[in-house]
Parts: sequence; structure tokens; C-alpha cells
Amino acid sequence: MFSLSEENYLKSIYHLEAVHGKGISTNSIAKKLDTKASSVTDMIKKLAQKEMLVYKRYQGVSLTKLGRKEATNIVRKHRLWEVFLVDKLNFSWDEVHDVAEQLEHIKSPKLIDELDAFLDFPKMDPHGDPIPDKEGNFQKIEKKLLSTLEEGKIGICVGVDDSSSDFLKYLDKNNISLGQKVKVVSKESFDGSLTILINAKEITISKKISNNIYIQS
Amino acid sequence: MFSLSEENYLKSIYHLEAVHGKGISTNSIAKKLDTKASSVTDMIKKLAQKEMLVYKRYQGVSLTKLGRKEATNIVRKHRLWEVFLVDKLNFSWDEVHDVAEQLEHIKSPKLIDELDAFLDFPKMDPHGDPIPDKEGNFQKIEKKLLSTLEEGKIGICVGVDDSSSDFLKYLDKNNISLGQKVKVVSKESFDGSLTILINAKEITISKKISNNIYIQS
DNA sequence: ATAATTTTTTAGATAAGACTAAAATTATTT
DNA sequence: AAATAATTTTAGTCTTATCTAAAAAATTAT
Repeated sequence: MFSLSEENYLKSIYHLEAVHGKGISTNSIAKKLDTKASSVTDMIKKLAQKEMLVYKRYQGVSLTKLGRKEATNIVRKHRLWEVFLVDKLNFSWDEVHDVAEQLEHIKSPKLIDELDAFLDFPKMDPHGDPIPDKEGNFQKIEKKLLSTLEEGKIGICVGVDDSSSDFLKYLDKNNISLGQKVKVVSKESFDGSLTILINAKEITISKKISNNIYIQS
Repeated sequence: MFSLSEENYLKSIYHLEAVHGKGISTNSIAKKLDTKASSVTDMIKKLAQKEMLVYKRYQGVSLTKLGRKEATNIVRKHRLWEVFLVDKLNFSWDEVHDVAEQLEHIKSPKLIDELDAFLDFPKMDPHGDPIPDKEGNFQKIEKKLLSTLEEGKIGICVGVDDSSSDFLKYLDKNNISLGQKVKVVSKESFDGSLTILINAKEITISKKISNNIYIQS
């Protein structure tokens, strides 16, 4: 069994590995968890002892197969709860994160699988992220950033990179949601801002925004 | 905000007060929480400082209005989650306690009220215990122990005192569930055991059992 | 009423997880 | 290849919640 703190470390390292590959630095973990590097050193020693990750002083860490399994399960729980909150309890996609952050730590062999079935085995969470199945497998979907789409091309919104409430509220305000068609009308080379056609309306979005929206094209 | 531990103390004291009235002893709290009296002293000092209860050395404690409100809310959450687990996730009534024990500590203003609505504002949990509403009010139903029912009289099962898995499994095995009619066929004065008619079948139950079943008559 | 017992509190220790400050190691410049 | 900078680790401290052992107060028995 793992403590809340241990689970949060495993999850953070998992997410960092998904972006940066193996060999995650102490500092990057500290940044992600908003804690100090010295605290991270303490914890990764403990997790190394539990064989959840491989650690050599000054060399960063990598999850073991066991550690990855543990982390995947936490991610699975987080995302299933998000679906529950949105589909059943009328939460909007910008409200779910903090609650799911708590719910993901509930320990019950039966609970999560029953929840999965109750939700009809969803494959995606409300932000377009894949939900691992019981065994930890999930479908990796083809996607790229909206900012990489060329002028005149069309894509469909399939996810967001940043899931912060502020960003998601911005999208809501501009009627941008998953499954929607977007066409890049023009691209400003100076600042990378994009004028897009969405919902039969033209809007201009900054590079920072288009860098946080995933599309399929 | 309260820690998990603080919440568990508040809940336990609340339940003890429901049975024994005001002035709960350090020892009884220790017993209920399976901890040491010295630990209880430490914690009740802290809760007294937070004005959740009134405490005078060697005199036991009583919840303040604030403390009772806090405790009631935890009970509300516990029981709503129990309903969710049974009604939506196919848990049986002997499986819900440990999971609800965890879920009751999830902090979200929106979550619990949405859950309440989603479950259609249930008034009772799976064990027949009342669910407090948002304001902390609940209907106190008229009930008495099956052991107090006289020979020849009829009652309806409305709750259980002991919610342990073992006891509930015993009831399942004997087809005793809430809402069911029971008739006391005979009462053995020597050991207090009861022969009852339930489900068109006669069974004999010990005093210990009849002391844990609530009926309405 | 005093002695014995039980309950409660205090004092001091421990473990988990975080922190600060300083030392050790690695990486980057010049 | 030194020197400087950045990162990481160590050492020691703090907080929360627990514990044991001993002291203090209350209760019960004689």
C-alpha cells in the first residue's frame, strides 16, 4: 500500500516520463509537485527501496515496470472519476481536476472497476486524455498541436495540453470544445497568432492558446 | 479545514453522543477509534482550540454547535456514498463501509450536493440510517429493537445497529433485509432467543441478533 | 476517610513528510 | 583545465499524529 504522498510522486514522475522520457531530474519533480528538491530526494529514496523506481545519486530516476503499473492505475482512477463528475454530476471540464485529485487516492479493488462499467467503459476523459484499462493499456491517439496546422487546413479538436481552469474557461467562452472542427484561416508569422474558423465564426487566438489545443487532421 | 484524523474524531464523538448523550469520556473515544487515551487527549485539546468541542480536564467532551455541524456533514457524506455504492455500483450492504469511510473525507462543496441530487435525495442509507440534508436536519424515525417485540406481534425491519460485514452477511444468509415483515412466534425466556416468522419461514435467532435489528411496529 | 483502582493527563519518544542551510557533485563557461 | 554556476544530496529541524511510561486526578471499595 502507498501513502497519498507516495502516490502523488509516482503519478508526477509518470507524467514527466511521458513527456521527457526516462531519467527524470530531482528538480523537475520538485517543480511539478511544488516542493523542495531535498524533499524529493528523501521520497525517491523511499520509492527506490520499494522498487517503484531506479535511482542512482545525481542521476535522476526512472520508473520500474511495477512503478509504472502503480502510476497508470492512479491515472486510470483520476480520469474515470473525471468522467463520472462530468457525465453524471454536472461538473464542467474546468471543475473536475481538484476533486479527481482527491478521488484518485481512494483504495478499493471493486470500486474502480464498477465505476468503469457504470460509465460504460469510457476511452477518454473530458479533456481528451486516454483512460487506461484494468491492465494499464490505452489507445494512443494520433494528435498534434493546433499551432502546427498550416493555413487553409482543417482539423478536429481532440484534446488540451493545459487543463487549468482558466484555460478551459477561455475555451468555453469562445465555444471551443472537443470534437469540433477548426479551420486555420490565416497565420500571423510575427507572433504566431492564428485566425481560425470555428462554429461558423472567425476568431483570432494567440500562439499560447494554439499551443495548448490538440487536433486530429 | 480539517485533517482526516480530526474528522474521524469529530465523527466518533458525534456517534458516541447520539448513544450516551453529552460528556463523552476520553477512554470511550479511544476505544471507538482503536487508539490510546493519551492520543485522544492530544486531539481533543486541538479540537477544543478550534472550538469544535468543549473540554475541561478530566471531564470528558461535548461537541459545540459548530462541531456537531461538521460531524453531521461527514455523516451525510458517508451515508450518501453508501447509497451510491449500493444503488449504482452493485455493492452489497456489507461491502460499503470501508469504502465510504474513505469517500466521506473528500472535500468539494459541489460534489456532495450533486451526488445527493443524482441519487434523488435519499432519506436513508442501505442500513436504514437517516441521511442528514444540507442543513444537517434528518428525520428521526420511530424504531425499536426486535428483541423488545412481544410474542405474537408483528414488525417491519427498518435498520440494523451493528453494520459489520459479518453481521450483515448473516442477515443475507437468512434472507433478512430492510422493509421485511417479521412476526415473533415465540420467545425463549432463558436465553432471550426468538423464533420468528420471516418470508413465510420460521427461524430461530439469538438475543445477540435480535438486539441488532431495528423494527417499526 | 483512607486505600485501592481506574481514568485521564503529562512528558518524552517515534515515524512520515516536509523544510532550511550547507556540503557534495555535476554541468557550463571562460 | 580551472573557475563558476547549477543541481543534488546530506544533516539537522519542524509539524502532525501517534505511542509508552509515569504522574495526577477521580472513582470505587474497604
